[in-house]
Amino acid sequence: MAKDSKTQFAILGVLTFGPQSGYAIAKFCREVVGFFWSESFGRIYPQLKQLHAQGLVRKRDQTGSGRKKTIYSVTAKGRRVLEEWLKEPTSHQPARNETLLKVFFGAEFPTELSTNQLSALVEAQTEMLKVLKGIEQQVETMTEFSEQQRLHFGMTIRLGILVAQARVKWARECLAILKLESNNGNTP
Amino acid sequence: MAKDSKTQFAILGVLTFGPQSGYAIAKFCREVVGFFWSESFGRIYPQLKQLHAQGLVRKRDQTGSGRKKTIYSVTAKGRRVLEEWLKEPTSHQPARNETLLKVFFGAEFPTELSTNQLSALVEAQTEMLKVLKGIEQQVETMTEFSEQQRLHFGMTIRLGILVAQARVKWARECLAILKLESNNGNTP
DNA sequence: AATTGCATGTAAGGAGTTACATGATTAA
DNA sequence: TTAATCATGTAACTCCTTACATGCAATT
Repeated sequence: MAKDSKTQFAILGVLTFGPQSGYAIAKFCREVVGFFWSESFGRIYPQLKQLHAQGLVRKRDQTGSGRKKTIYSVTAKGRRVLEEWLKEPTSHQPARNETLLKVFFGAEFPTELSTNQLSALVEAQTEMLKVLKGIEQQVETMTEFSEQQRLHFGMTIRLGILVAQARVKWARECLAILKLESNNGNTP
Repeated sequence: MAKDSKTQFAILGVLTFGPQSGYAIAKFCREVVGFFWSESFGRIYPQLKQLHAQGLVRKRDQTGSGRKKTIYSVTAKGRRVLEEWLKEPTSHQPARNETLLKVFFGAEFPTELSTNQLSALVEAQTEMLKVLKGIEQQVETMTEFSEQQRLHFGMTIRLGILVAQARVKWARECLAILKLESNNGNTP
């Protein structure tokens, strides 16, 4: 079980930022690393159980005032396991890109189909860019994180920005090329 | 069945480039669109069966000289289904990025762990860049494809190049920042 | 009083990879 | 002759999302 899944490492990693409940781990994934990582409840809770059985996390029931919940923290063993993973080479297998597939097959159909997809991409990535730049500005003020954590968080945001910019640049280039094409080809 | 899977469209799309056997479809996926899409035998053969049952592809047994095989081609109905999909909006949900996760969690560990990951990324993406630029140069000579097909194929390669360049630029930026950090921080 | 958010889990099902199984043809 | 490639499929298994189920606490 869990031969290739990275969920265990995602959980251990989030817990190095501080003890958390399962619910808070999911929230952290969604709100902080959501633009490059996702984890669902359906994986987090069973995985926490397993991590506990392996001695990689510690459980503490919080029964005082407010809601009762189980707070997890990473053990020394858990930290070592996470560190081993951080040392491992990462496979850079390209992910499936649905837009590229559509643009590729667009060769056999009216140009409009491709330009619509490209325009939608420009719009979506421009919006994404706005969001990421907003976060980038706010990183310095996130005092819930340490200096190091802010630095590393900022770096991840930065890649998001550069890639989004590359996509926008690409889509505009393609739109320009396809516009030329249709002007030349459709009225002989 | 097949509620979210794009395999059916990938197959239909490849078949618009010409009639093919299931094996040849897999080969096409691997060799032509492999850097942004993947399909395995385990999905292609069952999906072809289903596409045939739906009347989206046509079967023709080739029993003449050479190996016997089944050649599939896309029907008019199949073309319409593919076109509908090309018109549909594409969700731009960011994929999981393992390197970013490692760099993010690297905040809690020796800087070396992050720099190793970043260096490996530079290396891998530089290599990828070399491959893609090679393909880009060859696109014009691929006479097995039409003018339009070469144009659209070239566009997909172009995004690969721009994104790989963005990643290399990013990783170098990060390496420079982390080098400064360790020079300032480790010897007070 | 009602809604939103916190909190924890399970179950079902889809998507996809990999391994297995089989065999023919072709090139080295 | 032996390895590689062509060719077709199935089975097992993992990963992951989504839906379901439940209930309390805080906010409006």
